[in-house]
Amino acid sequence: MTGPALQFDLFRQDGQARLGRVTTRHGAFDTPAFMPVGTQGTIKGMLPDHIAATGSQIILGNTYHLMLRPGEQTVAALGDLHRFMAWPGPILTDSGGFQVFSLADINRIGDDGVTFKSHIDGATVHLTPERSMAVQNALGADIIMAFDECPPGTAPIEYQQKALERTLRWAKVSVDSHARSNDQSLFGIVQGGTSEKLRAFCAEELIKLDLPGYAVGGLAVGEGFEAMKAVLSFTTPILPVGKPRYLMGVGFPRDIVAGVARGIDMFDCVMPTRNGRNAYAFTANGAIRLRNAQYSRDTGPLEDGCDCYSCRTFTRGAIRHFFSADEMLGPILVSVHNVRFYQRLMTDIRQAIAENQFDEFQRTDPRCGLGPTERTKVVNG
RNA sequence: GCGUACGUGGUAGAGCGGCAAAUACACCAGACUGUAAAUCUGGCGCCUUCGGGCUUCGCAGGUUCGAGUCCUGCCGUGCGCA
Repeated sequence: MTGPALQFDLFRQDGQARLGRVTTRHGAFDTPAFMPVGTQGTIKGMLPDHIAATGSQIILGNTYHLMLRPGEQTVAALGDLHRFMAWPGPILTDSGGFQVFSLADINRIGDDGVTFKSHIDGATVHLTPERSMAVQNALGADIIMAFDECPPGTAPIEYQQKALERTLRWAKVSVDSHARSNDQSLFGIVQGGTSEKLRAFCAEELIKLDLPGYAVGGLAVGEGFEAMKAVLSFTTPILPVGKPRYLMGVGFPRDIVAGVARGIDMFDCVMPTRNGRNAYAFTANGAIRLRNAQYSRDTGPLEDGCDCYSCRTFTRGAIRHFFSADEMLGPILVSVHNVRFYQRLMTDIRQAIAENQFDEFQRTDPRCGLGPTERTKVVNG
């Protein structure tokens, strides 16, 4: 056990890539794992059955959003977040720390916490590590995150250092105010921008807290792909081998593969669901944008060979029509496909590691190159 | 037949004489990385070396430095009266 409520079994390693399994009070998930994001207590557009059918084993919820609405006490009164989301498997809640960064225009960051204006009703909200822990304890997710600050990748190093100092202070407060360590596992978050020195310092300080798992935060926030890989290359080797490592908020298939290659075990990203809602379908040959006129009479599935419900059932042309007509089935079907696409990628990554073929996989699988500007390859003109 | 109102870009619909012409929709394309996103951005007469150039508001004339906007006639449509 890496903690009272978490077990991490590391089965094998292929280079830096790791094959393992994390077991929580609500079940286990295989690593490397991809976790779909359900910010407001729902993975937008997907029924729990859909989510399970994609092969997802653990999902996310968000402290900031659920705290504001419906309020963590309401979720607790309805059972807990598992019951609320109708998801009996493992759940991870983010601490609200990311909102410190992404809602930066409406907040004030102090040493004890952050002051927001609620995006719902404008009320002033004070979020501190204590409050984040209280909310996450009430929600009852299996893995909870320390309250951190996630500055933009372009922030100057002086600011990165300040943010990191706050993050470390808040991590200690988080540990001290975590009231359910027997059934919820608190992960720390390594910050420090692109500075090796700051990252190493942050990681070492967090390791002293002997947490059940560690996350790398503050990546994929504008620093660039090469910088992200560099940060991972010097950060993950510092982290304890026997504990799961989580790269927060990442990312494109390309980014996930690069993370696995550098020893990351867990990923989450809104991309498959958000892009799915916006008519962007992932395929091994690149993205297809279903609103494009070229698909209006396309009789094929979203992706050839995909086993998801959408691909087994609907043509591209029909799905394009659903988007044109503003029918909800469009976003639903592409979200289902995209999450399945991500989970197939994870399954294949795990298999490659199991067979000691991860290098080969990285070199030859076209999905490993799918990043921000990938386009559909035009076949036959 | 007489009277009257009206004819604007794919559609609907603005437009005190100085506009390639509001706005919306439609259409075309793009973005999206711990979700204030089923959202947002750009394009949408033609051409362009992206500076600009050219042609437009039913048709034909006219007034004016200048007309989608004013005048005359014609064509078409709605309404009223016969």
